[in-house]
Amino acid sequence: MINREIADILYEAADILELNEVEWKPRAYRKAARKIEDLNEDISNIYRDRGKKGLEEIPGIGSRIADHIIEYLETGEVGKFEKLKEKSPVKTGELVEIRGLGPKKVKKLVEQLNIKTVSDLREAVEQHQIKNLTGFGEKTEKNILKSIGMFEKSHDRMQLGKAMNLAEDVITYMKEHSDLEKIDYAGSLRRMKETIGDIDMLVIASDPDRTMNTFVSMENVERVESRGVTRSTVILKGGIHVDLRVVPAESYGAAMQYFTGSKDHNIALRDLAISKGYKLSEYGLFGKVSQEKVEGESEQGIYERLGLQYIPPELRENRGEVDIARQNSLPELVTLNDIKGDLHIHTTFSEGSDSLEDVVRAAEDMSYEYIAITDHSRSRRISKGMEIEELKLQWEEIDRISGEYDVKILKGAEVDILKDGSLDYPDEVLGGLDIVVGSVHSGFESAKEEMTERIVAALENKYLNILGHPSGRLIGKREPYNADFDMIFETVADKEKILEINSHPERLDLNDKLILQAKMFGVKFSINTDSHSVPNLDFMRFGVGQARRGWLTKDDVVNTFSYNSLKKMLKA
DNA sequence: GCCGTTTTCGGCCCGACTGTTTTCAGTCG
Repeated sequence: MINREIADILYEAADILELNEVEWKPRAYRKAARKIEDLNEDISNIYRDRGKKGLEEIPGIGSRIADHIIEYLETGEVGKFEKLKEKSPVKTGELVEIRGLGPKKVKKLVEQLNIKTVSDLREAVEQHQIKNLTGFGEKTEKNILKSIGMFEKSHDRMQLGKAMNLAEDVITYMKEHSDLEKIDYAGSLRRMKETIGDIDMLVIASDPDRTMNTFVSMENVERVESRGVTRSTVILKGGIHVDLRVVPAESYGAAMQYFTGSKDHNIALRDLAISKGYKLSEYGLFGKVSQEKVEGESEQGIYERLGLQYIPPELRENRGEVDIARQNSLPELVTLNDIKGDLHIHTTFSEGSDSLEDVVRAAEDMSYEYIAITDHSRSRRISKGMEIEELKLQWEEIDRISGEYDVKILKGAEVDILKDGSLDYPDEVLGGLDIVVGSVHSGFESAKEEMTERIVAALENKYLNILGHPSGRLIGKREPYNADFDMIFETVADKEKILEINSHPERLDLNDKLILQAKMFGVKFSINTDSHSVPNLDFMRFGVGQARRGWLTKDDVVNTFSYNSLKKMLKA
């Protein structure tokens, strides 16, 4: 989608301007970029239908930025920004992604040590060059080294949400421009892994040659790595590899199985095939002696022939799923359809960008039975956390519109868990809420014992219902808190609290492994989006994906319950 | 560069934290 490209250009321009100590403009650009990211509609359609006026109606976009967008839509670049990039001494994008480095420090590094890339930076750190610069020191050097490690680890992979958008754009494009019988994504994307390396796609095509032409000439292709009749690889703008394979219909199931992986799962499956006198490949399941194909068209059929229950892609990590499928005892995993509501949503009352009523309307469109409005509590000034009076105004607003919609609205809040483990509103206020999500938003570097005690103390508060983003990690940016998660999960079970599975693509917290670990304690979960805008409500599917990777069933997840059962549970 | 029933000019989320300093700059959320 072109929205993504334009947002990225504005972010980049903001970074460069900030380096040059231009004031306020960077903020304006970023605000506009954020709005464009959150748009429901393709921005080129807005321009086509309503012209410059339409663009200017988007908050944060005025006459100048609208002009830049129009220039980009018409020519594919923005002259002003191109010049800016030329004049800028440094590829900022990379360096400002390093945690601990902002524009000021980057500027110093560029000017004094001629550091332009992360690998330059690594070299300088290893030679202890930077600790001597004013403003830097021993600890900064150590922290930067740690951040470089995280950057490098995550850099060649992208977040699930971004990969999914790209894959779906490719599918839409290919369906529109080529005569296809079938097209699907496979690989780690189909397994809903939290980060994705390459995107793998399979098609059945009547005219493979034409299909490949369409694929390699898509508008967002930056480079064609290889172009064949059965397989092509392109690199999209932004550096993402997409692989397309043309597969005959009679092998489609086998190919989907093979290319979905994981590698370890496939090895386990091939072993099983051999033990049953078969050979399994991406072309099908063959009799070892007869060499005859016994299955290939259907993925389901392959599992059946091997004497297995169908194993959903999210479970294919060789974590015991093959044995359990053989015993016919795989859990019936929770699905997106089971979800009856979203219990962590922000609105304009705090840092959300859509109004309470817009959110409610969207939830109604999604046929949710209920939602919880959970804006930030007062300590969180940066996110416009609500003072008690504002919270009460929100309650009035909820009461006012409740009658007008079918969806039930729970009065909630995302309440900070303060340093000492207490919650950010007094009990009498918490008592007036239908649901309380408690989250840690500060002091991420605390020692293990301190963090564990803080969270356990919060869980002992009778008004807390859900522990929000329980590990606090940000994918590729921040490690989980140092805490004793066994003890936390045990307390959650003991106090009958709920663990959140935060669906935001940069969090996915709890992750699959911690979900599995927590499930052992018999706890309940809630899959929430932590939405900051209406389009964010769609993140739900990523959270459901992680829940499935953690082997959860409908019964494990409280927001599959009916409104009445949920209410009963929250009161108890 | 954007925005306005507190403004068409003068504001723009701002407090906590860290590590550097020796009273504060830079970064984060």
